[in-house]
Order: sequence, then structure tokens, then C-alpha cells
Amino acid sequence: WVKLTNGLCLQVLSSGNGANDVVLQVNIRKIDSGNGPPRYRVMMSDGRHTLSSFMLSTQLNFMADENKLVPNCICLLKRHVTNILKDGRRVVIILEMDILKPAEDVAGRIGDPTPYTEGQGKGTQAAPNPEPRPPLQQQNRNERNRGFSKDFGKKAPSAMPSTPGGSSKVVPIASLNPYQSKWTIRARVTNKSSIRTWSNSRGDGKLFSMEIVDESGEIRVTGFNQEVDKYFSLIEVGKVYYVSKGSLKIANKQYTSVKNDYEMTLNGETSIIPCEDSSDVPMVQCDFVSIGDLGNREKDAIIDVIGVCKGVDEVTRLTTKTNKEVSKRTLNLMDMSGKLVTVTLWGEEAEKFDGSGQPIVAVKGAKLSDFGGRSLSASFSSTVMINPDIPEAYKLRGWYDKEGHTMEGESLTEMKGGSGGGNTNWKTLSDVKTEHLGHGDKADYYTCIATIVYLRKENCLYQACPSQDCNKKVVDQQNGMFRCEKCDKEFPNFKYRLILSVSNFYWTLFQWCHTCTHTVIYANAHILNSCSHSAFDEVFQQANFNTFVFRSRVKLETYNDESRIKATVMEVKPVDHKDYSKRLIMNIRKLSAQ
DNA sequence: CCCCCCCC
Repeated sequence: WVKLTNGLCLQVLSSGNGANDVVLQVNIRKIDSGNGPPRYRVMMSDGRHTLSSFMLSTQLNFMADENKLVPNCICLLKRHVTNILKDGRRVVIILEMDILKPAEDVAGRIGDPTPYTEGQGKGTQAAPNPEPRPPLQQQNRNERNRGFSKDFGKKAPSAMPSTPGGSSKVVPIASLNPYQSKWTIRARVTNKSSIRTWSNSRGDGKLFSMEIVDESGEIRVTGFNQEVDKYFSLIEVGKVYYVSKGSLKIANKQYTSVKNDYEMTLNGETSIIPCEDSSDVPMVQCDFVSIGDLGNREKDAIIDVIGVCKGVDEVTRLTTKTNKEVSKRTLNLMDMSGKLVTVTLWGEEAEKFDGSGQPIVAVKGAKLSDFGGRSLSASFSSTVMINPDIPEAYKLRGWYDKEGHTMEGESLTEMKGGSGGGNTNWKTLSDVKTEHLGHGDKADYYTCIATIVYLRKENCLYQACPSQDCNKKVVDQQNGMFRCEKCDKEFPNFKYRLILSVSNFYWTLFQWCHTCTHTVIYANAHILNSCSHSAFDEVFQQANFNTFVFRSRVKLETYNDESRIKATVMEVKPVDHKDYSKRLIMNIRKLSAQ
């Protein structure tokens, strides 16, 4: 059972743009629209009056085409815009509407509404509305308006330049739609692309795009060709502009996180004029997703994220499949969900990123990938903000400094290598044993802080293939040649490589990767091979009783019918004592809480 | 009218 919002039909008509939850009964007919898409004229009844000046916006045509929107059904009008025609008549374009009750459940026309005629309350919103507005509805309206007032842009007129179209009314971005062309918005540029060219079957050209924001919302704006020449250099990120006229079309949500159903294209009628007095225009609009919720989002979703940068990798250069050189850097962000996620930055953003002091990092428009479970990548339309001046950032900073920093956090991104911090699988050597790491199908990786107590000198050197990047042990052919099975080649020479193993009372065998070896013993393989016994011993003696962070891989291996755990050290790093202490304190807290 | 964003 639904009740029509008696008397509110006229309010819709007079309220201009925006959102009004008004319950109305529908009558509808198709009108002749020539070659264009069909258009539907809608007559609405609020139980008291009928108004025939509604039009269904074409993106809602499906409601009529599918015979859902039929005479007598009851609808909730959620969003509309009122156009004033040249002759002064008003037309209400329905932008968003839900069907509350299908026609078959409604016993015909409700009440005995009379047609409203122009002049019956003309001029103001003082339409006949004898019943007081229900308080709940008032509340709803305010919520839906997201806080922007009816006096939106009221401070603008004094500073308002004349616009080419002669329209001087500053309207909120949220009210822009394809059915009105005379408007001016006042908005801040939050993101601006570089100039890009394209060439395809439909032609070629150049373009740039930007994102602009005001108190009511945001919109993506694109300029092509002449508009690039006209406006690209004028536009500065962070500045506020009056933008008048432009074409609105339905946005393709696939490529943007901008929260607007429409996108704007600059055209010959457009004017863009800088606005100096702009402190009241917001800086940026974000709709942050908790890192803990990223698992519930679909792959390739474009989302906004904010977190504390718990760890950061070095920048690396890589060549893409399309032979393009690009810089890459990954960071780990943690938020109040206690979850971490890896975020990849690219290009200049990767190069200049400074993660020192664990800054708050917000990324607007990051792309969610399923790599390693869940990870994020900054894409061409992303905005990366370091310690942004927004409430969410201060809240997060406060939380992290007070309690968050003691949390290890759990990462949504399962890392196979690298550090990034925060998601390291820390184990003691006895944990490795008692938890039977390496006994599964896949190898296990862990990190431990350990001290070298013994390095085996025997067989620490081997003769390896001399070709670059091949470290396979060569077979001495006993004729002065050395054969590499991997390269399937014979060489007159080889290179000495170090491989160290260690036995101790915790562990049976460590095999050290070559690069790691150099961290723990300060000698070159060729020198070691040729130096004196005492010098050789000295090198090994020096290595003992040094403590490092070891990242290792463990896997059960079988040979000669005997299975044993083989551990290979993948990375050796000096101990970061501050970080180590923090982790110990955290562990103590965990224990004391049990 | 573009929609290209990479790598593990």
C-alpha cells in the first residue's frame, strides 16, 4: 500500500533541479519523435492535481519499452530536472524513477485529481500545498541532496563574469544533464591528463581530459582538437574555473571512478574562465573503499583507497610487452580494517614517490586487480595524493600513530618476493620445524632473523657456465673443454661460483643463493679459489656470528629414497633494529592479551 | 570523436 504525496506534484515542477522523493501515479503516452529515439510524455498525479508536463529521459525509455511504466502504476520520482521553454512553459525531465507498485496492483486512478493549469500558483514555489510536508520526507530530501543547499553558488554572481551564452546562473555539477544547455558551473580541477592523439577508422585527432569537482559532485570533461588548443594550457590542476556550456553524454563507467552518470565534452560554445575567489570549492571528492572490503569488489573495478604507507619498494625500470620503458614502484597501504594491500605506481609517480615517515597515501581511481589475491594499480586516470588535506587522512594518521603502528596487519596481496613491508611471513627456525613448512605441494617462503654459526667450507665453490645469466654447473670434459647441459654448449672456460651450505642444530641444510653469499662472506669466488688456506679460513671465520634477515624458501626434496627439507636462502639483508623491536613489542602485546 | 596503464 502506498500513499501518493498529495499536493507535491507542483513542488516538483517548481523546484528546478535535484532530487525529490515524491510518490506519484503515472499516465504515459508515446509521442512522435521523428527519426530520433522514441520519447514518452508522462502525466503525473499526486492525488490532488495532474500535470502533463513530464518527459521521460531517453535513458529511462526501457521502463516504457518493457511495459513496466504503464498507466496507473505508482512511481517514486527520485531525480528530475525542470526545463523552461521559450514560451515560459515548464517541462520536467524524469532522470531517475522507481516503480513502487505495478499497474495491475493498483485499482485504477487514485483520488479525483484535477488538471493543474498554468497560472494557478505561478511564479514561486508557493504552490498550493495545504498539508504540511511530512518531516520524514524532508529528511530524505536533505540526504539525497548530499548537503548542497538551495542557494548553491549564491556567492558567485558578484564575481561572475558574463558568459558567451548570457547565462549567469551558477548551477551545481550534480544538476548537469543532456537536456539543458544554458548553464555555468564553478568547479575545481582535480586531475588533468596530458594531450593524447589517436588514429582509428573513424578518424584521428588529439584530446585531453580533466576531472572537476564542486560541492555537489564531480564530472569528467574532455576536450578535442580545437578545444585542446584553446583550453589545455589554461587549465591548471587545483585551480577553480567557471565553465559554461558543453555537451553532456552518458559516461562510460568502465574507465573512470568519477561519480557522475554523465561526461562533458567541451565544444565551440564552451567558455572557461578562471575564478580567483575559490576557497569554498572543495579540493577533491573521494569515496574510499576500506582495504578490508577490496576482496568483495570485482576485478578491474575502479575505486578510491586511502591508507598508511607501511612499506615501499625501490623503484624499478621495466620494459613492457609493447617495448615501452616504464618505471614501477609498489607500496603497501594499511587502513583501519587492519588489512594491507599492494599498490603499484607507474612512471613519474613511481620515481618521485617518497615513502619516508609512513605518509598517508590516497589514490583516487585505482584499478583493482586480482594479482596475488587482490592488489591495486594506479592507472592513467588515477590521482595519487600524499598526506592529503582531507578528514579521512587525519583520522587515519591519528589511528595509526596511536594504535595502528603496533599492528602487523594482514595483506590481501600474497607476495612471492620483494619486501614492501608489513606482510612478511616472520618465523623462527623452530617455527619452521614445528609448523612443518615445506611439507606441502608448494614451497613455503618465510623470513627469519638468524645468526650464522657455521659455514661449511667444503664444496663451497663450483665451476659454472661462463655465459651471462647461466649459472649451471659445467661438466669437465677432461679435454680442456667444459660442457653446460643447460646451454647445450662447450666452453674452454668457466666461472667460479660460490654456494654455501650451513648445518646447525636447528636445521639440516641451507643452500645459499649466489647473491646472498656475497652478503655473508666478503670474498670473490675466483679469489677464494686462488688464495692461501689461512686467508680462506679467515674469510669463513669472519662470517660467523653475524646476524641477518634471511628470506628463505623451503621444500621437501627426495633423493636416494630419503626425504629431507631443503632450504634455500633467497635474500639476505641487514637487520633493521627499529623494525625488529617494533615487531617484538607487538608480539609481547599479543601474548599479554591472550 | 578517447577509453591507451604496463610488471610480477
